[in-house]
Parts: sequence; C-alpha cells; structure tokens
Amino acid sequence: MTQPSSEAEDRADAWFHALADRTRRDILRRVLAGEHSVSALAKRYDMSFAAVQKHVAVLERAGLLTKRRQGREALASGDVEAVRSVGLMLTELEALWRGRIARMDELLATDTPTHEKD
Amino acid sequence: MTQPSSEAEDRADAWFHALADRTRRDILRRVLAGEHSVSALAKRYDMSFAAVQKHVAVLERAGLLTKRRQGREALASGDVEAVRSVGLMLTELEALWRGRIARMDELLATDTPTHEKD
DNA sequence: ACAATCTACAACCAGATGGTTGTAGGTTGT
DNA sequence: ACAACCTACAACCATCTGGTTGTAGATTGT
Repeated sequence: MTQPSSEAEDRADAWFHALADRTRRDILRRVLAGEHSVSALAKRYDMSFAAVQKHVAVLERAGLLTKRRQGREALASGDVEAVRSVGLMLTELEALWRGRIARMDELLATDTPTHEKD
Repeated sequence: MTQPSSEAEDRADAWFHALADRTRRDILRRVLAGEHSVSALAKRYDMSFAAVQKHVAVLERAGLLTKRRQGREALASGDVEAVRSVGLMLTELEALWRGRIARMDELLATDTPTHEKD
C-alpha cells in the first residue's frame, strides 16, 4: 500500500490507529478528564502493567496524550487539541458529502424544467 | 485484551480501524462525494482489484459505506450518518476534557480563600 | 454463442499488533 | 542502606492486516 505518504496522512493513520482499540479509548477518556500516572491507569485494567504502558506509548506517539515526569511517576494527560483535529477530519468528510447533495440539487434544478429560460 | 465487549465499543473498534488506513479514507472521500463502482475505484489506486475490493469490504462492515447492486456492478456510496456518529464520539471525548477544566475552576474557586464558611 | 467485464472469495505470505514475562534503572520511604 | 515502587524496554508468541495471485459466477456487448 504505502501511497505517496503525505505528512497529514501519516498523522491521521496514527490517530485512527490509536483510537481503534477500546482500552486505548478508555485510557484517553481518563487522561482527558485528568492527569493519571501510568501505574494508576494500569490498576484499572485486567492486563499487565507492560501492556498498559504500551497502550499509553501508542497514544503518546499519536500525539493524543502527553507525559510529564514527576519523581518516579509519569503523569499522562490528554491533548484535547489533537482530539479536535481528528474531529475536524470527520467534518471535512461531511463537507464532501454536502458537495454531492449540492451537485444533485444542481442537476435537478437544470434538469426537471426541460424548457425554461434561466 | 477483549474487555467486556459492549455493542457500542465493537462498532467504534470497526469505525476507527476502518479509518486507520489512508487508502480506505480516500475511498470513503470518493464515495461520500458520489456513487462509484468497485472497479472504478480500483482503477484509481496502484494495487490489485482484490486489494481495493477488500478495503471496500472493511468500510462496508464498519457501516461507513453501503453497496447497491446494479447489473454486474456494485455501486458504493458513503454513509454520512455513520461519519457523524464517529464525530460525535470525538465530541464526547472533548466533553470529558471540559469536565476537567470545570473541576479545576471549582478547585480554584474554593481553594484560594483558604478560610470561609460554605 | 462467445468474449470481455465486474465482482466475490479462497489461499498464501510478510510484517504489524496486542498480549506476555523478564530485566534493569531511577525514586521514595523507613 | 535497603526494600518497595514506578517506569522503560527487550524478547517472545499467536493472531490480525494488507497485500498478492488464482478461480469461479454473473452480466453485458457484439
């Protein structure tokens, strides 16, 4: 696959891939609502610490979450701007759809009368 | 992983997974803008017909696209309602974040005075 | 009738994904 | 000093993903 590989498409790949896992979506919900250490997050899920730590890393690489070091803990925090960017992509998809509707209206407008000036 | 596995989370997994590939996002853009046969779509990409056909199937399984049979062709059309549903999920994530801000404001409001009844 | 076209799906393959355990280094509390 | 805790990352494994080719059925055009 690997098309021309634009910068924006790379980011989108990472965003949607990060969001395509329910555990990661749940982690993102928690860290959007407030800072949590990785180990605090790990206690919430029925899997190893390492697994949760990898999920956090995926979210971090996608830019949906940032970590800040405080002592021995790594405090994770959701990045709402990135979430908004993802939402914006969806809005752009909707705009394409509206374009289709506009084109259909145009067809109907010029088509149904069959005869008529303007 | 495989948490309790709610219905909504299954759908979200399918949505985001379908969107996590640039070829599929591009196909979705095209079919949102207007109906296209699978083979017409396939001509646009530098990969086999079967590969494109599988991408279309992924989008269809996720509910982002529907197919209608016309003669020997399968005409694919984007489902804007599904796209909106995905966007709504993102909006809900943003709402969680706003909750965090509200809580911070609350803390500042009750915290700075240090002493005060109520 | 027959060739060309469109679709669907199976079988296969390399590489990515999501989980595991284990090891090691930095920080904290007693 | 030392045990407990938190994090990071490597190595390993089963399964999934995204691509391929090949086969077969249905529709269309001449």
